[in-house]
Amino acid sequence: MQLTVSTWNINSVRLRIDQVGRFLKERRPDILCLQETKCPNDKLPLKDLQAFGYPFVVHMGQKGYNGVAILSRYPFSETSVMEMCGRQDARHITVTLSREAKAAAGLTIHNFYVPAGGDIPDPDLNEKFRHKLDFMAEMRSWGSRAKPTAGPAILVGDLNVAPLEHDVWSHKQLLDVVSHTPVETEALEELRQEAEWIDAMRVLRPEPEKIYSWWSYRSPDWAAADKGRRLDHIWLSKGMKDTLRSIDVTRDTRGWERPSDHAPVTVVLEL
DNA sequence: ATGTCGTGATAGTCACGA
Repeated sequence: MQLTVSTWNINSVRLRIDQVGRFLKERRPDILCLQETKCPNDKLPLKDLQAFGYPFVVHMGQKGYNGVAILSRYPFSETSVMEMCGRQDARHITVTLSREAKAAAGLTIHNFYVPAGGDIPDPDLNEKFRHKLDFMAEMRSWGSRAKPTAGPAILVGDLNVAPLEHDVWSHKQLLDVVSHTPVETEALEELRQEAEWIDAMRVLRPEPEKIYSWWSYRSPDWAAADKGRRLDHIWLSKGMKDTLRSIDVTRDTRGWERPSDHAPVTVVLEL
């Protein structure tokens, strides 16, 4: 069977519920992971999401900020959340697919929203940057301790780091910009390698191809300027490498009316 | 290159986070 998994920082699921529906209709993933839902659990437009063809929905949300959700055509046997950095701030949720998912049974999907980190890339001057580094350190120790890649697993999300030189429009100009500083890119690469996660995008589309999933709202002509960053990622456990068939960024959504500043990333696996 | 968004607390704008 083929399994299609998408990840999208939606920047308010209520404001853009119609865009979620349009994307699901056009791309038809089996599973969609959302970040920045920006709503409490009881305000999630659950009926709409289910009506799009996704009866199984889990959400860890809160008022105003953050929030992660997973929509699925297949049921879950388990779901849980981690309180990263001792905070209940809705930045992680995970599911394991049940036996009804057939060849995908037992597959675990982790959905993360890593802190953006503020503007100043110095943990002594900027508490938000410190939080971001602490968060990645905790992801690394989790990878070492919990062995999340021991079985079939996918880690997706807005990791808020563009790790490689060609994950940004200008490597030199962004070396001092939060999301591409060496301390961040090294931390992300180390935590990825700690659990031997595979960066699915770069397996099929290696450097030096430029690949982005985010374009700032502040760029007036985002498409022409194309000053993007690859902040959204799909990682596979090492045992799943041979299942990888395709991966893409749905850049079109960024051109929709009142868009999210992130575009969805979608992987197709043959299980 | 300090620009553009979304939410929430408020009552027309402003703070905050991104």
